[in-house]
Amino acid sequence: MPLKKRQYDDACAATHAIDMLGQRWVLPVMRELMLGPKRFTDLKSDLRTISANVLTQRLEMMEERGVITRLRLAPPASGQAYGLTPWGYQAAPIFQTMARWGARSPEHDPAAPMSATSLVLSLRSMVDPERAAGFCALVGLHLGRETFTVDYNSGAVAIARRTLPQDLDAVITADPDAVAALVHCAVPLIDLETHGRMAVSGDRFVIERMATLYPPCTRAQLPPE
Amino acid sequence: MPLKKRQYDDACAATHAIDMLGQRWVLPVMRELMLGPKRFTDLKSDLRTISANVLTQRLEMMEERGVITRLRLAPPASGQAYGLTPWGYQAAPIFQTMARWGARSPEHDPAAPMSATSLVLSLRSMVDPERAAGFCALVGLHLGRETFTVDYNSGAVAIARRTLPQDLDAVITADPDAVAALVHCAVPLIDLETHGRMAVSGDRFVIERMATLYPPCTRAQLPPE
DNA sequence: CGGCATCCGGGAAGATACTG
DNA sequence: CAGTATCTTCCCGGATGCCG
Repeated sequence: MPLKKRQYDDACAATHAIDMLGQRWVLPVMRELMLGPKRFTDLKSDLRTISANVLTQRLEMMEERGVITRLRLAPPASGQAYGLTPWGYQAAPIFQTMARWGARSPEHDPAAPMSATSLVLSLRSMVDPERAAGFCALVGLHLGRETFTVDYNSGAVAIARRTLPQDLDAVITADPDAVAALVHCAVPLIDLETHGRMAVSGDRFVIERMATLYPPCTRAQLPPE
Repeated sequence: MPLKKRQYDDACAATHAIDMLGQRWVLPVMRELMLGPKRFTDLKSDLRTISANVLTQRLEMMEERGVITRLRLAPPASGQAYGLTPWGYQAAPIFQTMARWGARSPEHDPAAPMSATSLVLSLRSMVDPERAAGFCALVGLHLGRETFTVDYNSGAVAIARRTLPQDLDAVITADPDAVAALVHCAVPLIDLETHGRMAVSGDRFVIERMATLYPPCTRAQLPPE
């Protein structure tokens, strides 16, 4: 009957946003779509531990709410895909502020596994503009089945999921975890290479420099017991 | 026993943040503490529909995670209170970006009831810096049992929960909903006064000007069916 | 008053299997 | 590939009662 939805439903816009984003799997789905539309199966495999029924239900609800929209894929690809609406894309600053806050959590583990998309997004959201002020380079990333570009331009960072162009300064081939180890956990590039976790082509110094643009983890201190 | 916690537990800092903030009532509790510590009973009455056992459990968990801390109240007030930790206060930009995004939701209703704290926070997070560029004024708010100050200074907005000082330019006495109607829903001041929903003292023009600093609601369009 | 412990009902999330 | 259907488990919220 009343169909209680367990939402706050008050006029506070922030709690309303959490009504939209706080339900299980909504935020990870939006994250995976931040760099462009994906198909059901790709979403399911990128999220790894979501079950098909929950994904189905969540996509329906997010479409109702206007966060995502169903797209017909242009031939040659068949079938359909899901993409963010303009309003959905406008949630990007939320990811930025949440990532910067969440990285300071005492319980956050930057060495846990992560998806390709979340790694690439972190390259934009976690950069220290001061350290990147004088750095300009176009870097390619080869992460599993997908490729991305990261364009550093005097403090600004532009990211994209696309086929790699010709004019790259350097290319990294690795798992997302290895790139995270390089930039977020200060693991030396040479160590990753000797363990076979990463391969670099092009200007090697660009990658060394890129690894210095991200602040080391400074977790908030828990008060003594 | 595995004790599954229904968290994402991945390295993506944004999803880790939602692990911390997305659980029911966590965000509203943080919101209510953003302008200073409160006691259990005040929290419970400000949140209105939370039950005591859930509030107890949530406060425990938030303390474990380092978001809030238990405080002994200085005499003459007796007992204890709960306040945000430094890391907890650092979540303020999350509220800002979520509020600006949530206000554009097709389902957001700015006329719903809201707490005094969330109204005052919205005066900071929703201001349009361009419109407020040339505006400097110190406004007092009398909302129920609490008083606040709002300090407009050339686009910046500083808010505080405190006893009202002497050098105010104007004072509003009203319910939070009435102030929201004034600034967020473009209800004319005179209408609120004639209906007895608001009383203004001091420089009346300051309040009229203040009402123009906030953009009208522009909701994201839902795609046609 | 200011919490904490326990039981209960309903609903949301997870696992698995299956279908067009 | 793109979802359904079913079953189980877990979490939320309400009520009640206890304790300082």
